[in-house]
Amino acid sequence: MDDKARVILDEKAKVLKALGHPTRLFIVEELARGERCVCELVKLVGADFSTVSKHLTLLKNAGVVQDDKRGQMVYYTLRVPCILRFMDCIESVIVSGSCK
Amino acid sequence: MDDKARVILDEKAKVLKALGHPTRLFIVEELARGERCVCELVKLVGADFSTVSKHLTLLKNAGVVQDDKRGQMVYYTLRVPCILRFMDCIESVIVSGSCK
DNA sequence: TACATATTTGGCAATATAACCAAATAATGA
DNA sequence: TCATTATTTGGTTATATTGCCAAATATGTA
Repeated sequence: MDDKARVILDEKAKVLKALGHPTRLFIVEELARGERCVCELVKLVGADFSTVSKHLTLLKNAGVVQDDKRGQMVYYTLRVPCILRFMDCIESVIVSGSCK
Repeated sequence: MDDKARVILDEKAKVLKALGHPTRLFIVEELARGERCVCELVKLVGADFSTVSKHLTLLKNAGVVQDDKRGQMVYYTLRVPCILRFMDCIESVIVSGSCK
């Protein structure tokens, strides 16, 4: 494997790893319904403000979400909606273990 | 969130987490080309036999691959090919940050 | 049986993650 | 300016992950 392929592999793994945590996956699925400020996500997740903020930073660094500060609030949106189409496949893994 | 939704969320995160490691992602992409025995994967990955074996066990527990022992060799196959279609999307995250 | 090969398992050390609290920063309104 | 709200950052601790080595297990062959 050459350097370039290695970098791409690492980047892809980074995205998947970012999605591979229940709280972060929950956030992504919630953002699929529209933009949310951090305070809304904190309420929904039920964890500390700092915890949610760090999860969002990680998702942002992986390229999954983007933020937009308006006033005192920071709104997050899903940057790559195609990720959601993946979820049907992932669910098929846990339900039947097979997919088309 | 109710109990059932929580379990599903955890399971989905588990699958994504399993894919979220460069070596395991490499293995998955290699298995996409056909079944491979552990020894072949060891050569390709370039890590210890035990290391590769543990990655495979983790992928199996997540439901991503399945194994088939024939003689002394254990052959692994991808259980959910739809995962591969996801990769285009993941690549679009790292390239442009957007996808259809 | 003895030996070689393929694989898994157990154990350990290094590193990475996750969650909380407290403090820092930034924007708003009195 | 001062206080309040929203968010991030730093620090700490507990837990989880990763990778290697050595040992155990299983199968095939002489």
